[in-house]
Amino acid sequence: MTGSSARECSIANALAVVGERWSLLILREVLLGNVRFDAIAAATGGSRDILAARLRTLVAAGVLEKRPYSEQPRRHEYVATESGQALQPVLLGLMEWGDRYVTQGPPPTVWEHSCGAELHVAAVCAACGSPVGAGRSRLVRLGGVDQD
Amino acid sequence: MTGSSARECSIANALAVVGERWSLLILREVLLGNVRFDAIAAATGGSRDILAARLRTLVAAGVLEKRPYSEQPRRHEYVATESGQALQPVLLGLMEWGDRYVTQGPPPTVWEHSCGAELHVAAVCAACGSPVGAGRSRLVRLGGVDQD
DNA sequence: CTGCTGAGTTGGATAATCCAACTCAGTGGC
DNA sequence: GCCACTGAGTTGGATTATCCAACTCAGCAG
Repeated sequence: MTGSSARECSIANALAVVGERWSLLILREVLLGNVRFDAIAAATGGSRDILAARLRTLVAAGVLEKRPYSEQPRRHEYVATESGQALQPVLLGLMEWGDRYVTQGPPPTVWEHSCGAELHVAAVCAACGSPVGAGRSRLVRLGGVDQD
Repeated sequence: MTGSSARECSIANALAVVGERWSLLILREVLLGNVRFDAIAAATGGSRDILAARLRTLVAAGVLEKRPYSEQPRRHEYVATESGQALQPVLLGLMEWGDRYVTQGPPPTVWEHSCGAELHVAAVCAACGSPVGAGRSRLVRLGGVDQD
């Protein structure tokens, strides 16, 4: 948060919540159903101290919820709130991009959509349903920092 | 890259390239047309040394391209490659999520789609065009780390 | 000769991350 | 009762990364 004169922007705001290292990988695991601390630690490869810190901030930000699944012994699991579930398209978009431009070889993870096809996400305009992409949109209002 | 037993995954691979602080904000500015170093520094609010480092890694990763726009004096600009442009849906997804769950008040940045409507992105299945979301997809193959 | 712009570097302080080992509470085995 | 084990973290110390202001260097502009 260097924050004095930077552009006011929901991308930056979003990244302030989920943009730190491990946050999105934690969310990936939670959405995959890996909801216990040790499972998250094993699957992400992150060290336990920062994972604990991230889980705290994600819970505080309302992205995850910490739910006890047993008293005596006290045990909890982390589940995605509505806000956390709403990040699934972002994760799938990153996966799609990673599959295409980063990962060597075939995609390590493959999903099937309810329609039966192998899942690949596309970003479309919510109003008309046609693709969103370079040259298909125009800036109406831009937050902070005057621009050309 | 703690990397020994973590899940093999294109989300993690993608984040290894664009998941560090400032990377996606740099890309935001470049896609907005803010392609000069000083402009990026001003609009993101990041310090010049890490921005220089990030620009180097983004160029090395093929997300941005460093192009001279003048010799004598030597000046360059950064432009998004195809790979960089392919990240636009991810940025718009983050913006959408930030607008809804993080930013207080009205969205600071507003786009208009070529169809005339205010732009809101939706993630859909590329094959059938219907929404992607909770419960609408099934795991076919999962990289690394055995799971329930 | 001095100052300005663009595109970064450099140095030093501060903060975040990594890693292994440790804690603590409750169970299960013997 | 004693030992080991599981789940969910903490703690300490070393290593990196980030922040910030100030500096460089080249080519003009006055």
